[in-house]
Amino acid sequence: MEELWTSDAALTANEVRDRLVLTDSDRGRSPATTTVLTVLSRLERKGFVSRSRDQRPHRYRALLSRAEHTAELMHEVLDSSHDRDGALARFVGTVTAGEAQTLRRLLDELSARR
Amino acid sequence: MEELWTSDAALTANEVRDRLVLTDSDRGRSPATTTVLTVLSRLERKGFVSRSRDQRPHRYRALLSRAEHTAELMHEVLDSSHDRDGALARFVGTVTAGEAQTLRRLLDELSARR
DNA sequence: GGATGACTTCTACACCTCGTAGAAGCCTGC
DNA sequence: GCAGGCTTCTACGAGGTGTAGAAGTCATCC
Repeated sequence: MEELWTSDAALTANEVRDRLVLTDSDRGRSPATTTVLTVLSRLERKGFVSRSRDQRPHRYRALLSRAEHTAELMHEVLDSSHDRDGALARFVGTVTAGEAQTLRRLLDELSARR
Repeated sequence: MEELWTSDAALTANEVRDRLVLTDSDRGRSPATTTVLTVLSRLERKGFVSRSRDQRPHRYRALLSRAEHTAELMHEVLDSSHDRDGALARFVGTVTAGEAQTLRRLLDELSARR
């Protein structure tokens, strides 16, 4: 659904639809424009997307980048846990070596910044 | 739904129901036993729960602890990201100081173990 | 050896989200 | 003032979830 936002920013419904044609796995199919609009409206209601109503073909923009959204979701999951540290431990414990390294680097940058 | 597994392990449907009475936010209410059984069956179908059919009151046991389940979910979210490192970066960037410390410790333990 | 009661399965309903889109309404430029 | 593009309204089906009654199964006790 939100795969719409692999694209970058500020599109009209029709532009989104056109991109979907190229992206979709089953070639040749593209959803109706109204479908896209419905989805965009629902995303707006949920606060994932903003729209500028002043211009006539309304322009939609993702409020969070894909990565931010993912991070947000991870936090939500973690928050639902009641045992954050335990969950974090399990998480780190099942991370690949490469990711462990990435995490370490990120933590270093973080502490440097603070 | 799975809040059933705040409890520890290997319960019968009736035991689960009894615990729910005590845990639930709206006191006094308890679901019917059949409700619990339905939920447990569905959880079993989805592989979240195992059941021993040999004893007559079947006993149900969580396959993953709460923390493990959370970690699993976090990995799923991360896997859906297409930009794991970017998502990880955002995640770490929005973590509390305490959690950053926890993460660091966990990573140290991890590398010590490997 | 059949009745009894506990336990389980089957079936169902209501409600939600999501993907999809037709029908109808709105608005702006010609 | 209206044609055509854009948006909103409404709707349907599929799938998940919370809830539970009805019906089936099974061990046990008399």
